[in-house]
Amino acid sequence: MDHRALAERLFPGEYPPPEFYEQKYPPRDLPPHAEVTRLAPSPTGFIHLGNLFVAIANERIAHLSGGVLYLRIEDTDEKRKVDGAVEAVIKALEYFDISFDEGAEIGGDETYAPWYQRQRAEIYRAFAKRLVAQGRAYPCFCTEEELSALRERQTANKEITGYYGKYAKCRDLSEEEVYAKLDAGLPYVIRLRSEGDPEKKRKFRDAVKGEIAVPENDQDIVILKSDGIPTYHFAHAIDDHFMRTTLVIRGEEWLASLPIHIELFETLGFPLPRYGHNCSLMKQDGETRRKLSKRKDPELSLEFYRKEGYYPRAVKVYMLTLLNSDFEEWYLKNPERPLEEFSFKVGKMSKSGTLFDLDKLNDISKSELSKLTEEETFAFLKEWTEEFGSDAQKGYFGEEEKMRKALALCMGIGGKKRRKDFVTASQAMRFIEYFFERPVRREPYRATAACVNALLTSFLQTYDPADDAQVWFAKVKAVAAAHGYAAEMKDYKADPAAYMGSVADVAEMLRIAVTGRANTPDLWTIMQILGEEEVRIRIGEGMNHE
RNA sequence: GGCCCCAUGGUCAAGCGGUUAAGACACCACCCUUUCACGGUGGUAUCAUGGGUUCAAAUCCCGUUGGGGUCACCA
Repeated sequence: MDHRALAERLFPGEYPPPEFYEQKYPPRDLPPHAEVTRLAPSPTGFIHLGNLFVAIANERIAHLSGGVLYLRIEDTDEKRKVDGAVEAVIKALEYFDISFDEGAEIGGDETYAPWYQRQRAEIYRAFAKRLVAQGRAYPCFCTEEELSALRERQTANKEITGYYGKYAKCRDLSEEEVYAKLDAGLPYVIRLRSEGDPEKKRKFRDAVKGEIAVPENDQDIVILKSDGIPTYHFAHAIDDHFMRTTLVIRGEEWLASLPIHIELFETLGFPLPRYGHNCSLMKQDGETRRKLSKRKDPELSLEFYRKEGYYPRAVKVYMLTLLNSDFEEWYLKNPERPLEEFSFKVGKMSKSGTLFDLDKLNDISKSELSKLTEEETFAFLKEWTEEFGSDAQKGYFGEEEKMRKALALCMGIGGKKRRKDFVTASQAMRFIEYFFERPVRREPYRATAACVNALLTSFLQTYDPADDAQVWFAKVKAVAAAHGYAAEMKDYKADPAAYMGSVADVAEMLRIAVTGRANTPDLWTIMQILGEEEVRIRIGEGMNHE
């Protein structure tokens, strides 16, 4: 077989030699230990937590080392392309404060452009041609039907599936056969002629897993599809080489294709980048755990966190605690320091699959929210409401003065102690509802209607909005005492049987009457914010509840 | 099923041959308190298993078991 002639037939015309590309995409001029990392999503428009997880690691590694993080779009699969997906990815990551130094739709140093794989077709073809000329790649005319029949046969025989060794029919086609099929205009793909032996294992140093055993590849994988577009594997080798990636941090699910990548880099004559395979995010599903799934788990979608109104930093902090085991301790000690100051280390990344724990995220979210200033809180909630809130909620911001007072109270802003009731913006907005709307439904009173009415009536008789908090509470105690409730908790605890209940129960009734809820922040302040008229109306409504 | 990866409480985990086996989340109890939240104090709970190596093993080695990933003209 004349490989050169075949290459010429398959890829007619002049293609630049490898040296051309080596010069066109020269090694990057960066400090000695700077890492070049990347994110290489396919433009499906769906960006998920796993992407963010890996993105944060890549971003930290690049920027902490004085290197570069770039965005490359793996748009080699036409079927998966969605309009606006790239912008969506950039926007979603921006929300979590991940910024790229260069890449698709971002620009930056144009030396390594373009960042869309479809625009790099010439490079892939140049190297595919070269591989064919070297006899390291060949055209394969097998149809999808033949391939799936082969797979079925292999499965039935309990053999390893795939296109390899004796099953690689087209690898040994005679020159006549090849040209006959070509002349007949049959569609074909270009496959790698693998020289590996999976019985041979080699030791490989993974940046996160440590030393691992990798078998050699023996699959004659497709490198160019029948439409002339490269497969992921081929594009990966060429792009990461010429974009001068130094460290590929990617999900663990890629570990299985590492043998292919190793063979590809080697036959192309490229040095291998370093790899770090990051554990996947798992979810408990009944008895077992599994990878978070797009279909079953809404919390996989980044959009979920925006819709719920998680404070972005909280998600990032949580990801960081999962990513680097010593982050949490550092953060506890340095709650005010910028996250960028934490010295993120690839070696500290976890080897085992991590169960995604919403409880933990929620806890972090509460405390992140509690660190915001009044302005930040207000701005965050307003922004969230404008995008995701109900019309009623949008209206709350029309009464800005009240809104600020309500927030100050409910979140403890300005007080000595911040409250940590809220996980998300949506929760916070729902909670402050009673400042703006009268309760339609009330939590049940824990007393008879007659009792409640009598107590509320007494309260109304003594209620004076001019009272300060102490006087106000003294009056509540007096009302309590007048109806057989203990005015002092100590008295009540000493002898519960002697009373109808305690002042706490009376306060609860008032609280339910005014807000509809049994649990709220300081009631006196709420009444001050609502104003006398509103308080009287609500208590009135609260009385005739049965 | 073949191959690869992984294995410390319910969860995330520290640990790197000698520790009373950290810490955080969750949970429970108590304290603070007019409710809730916050905060404080205390508590329950972990080295999957069997063999080695060693004076000494959560830590090193092998097997077993369990879990996960992957086996496309998808990435």
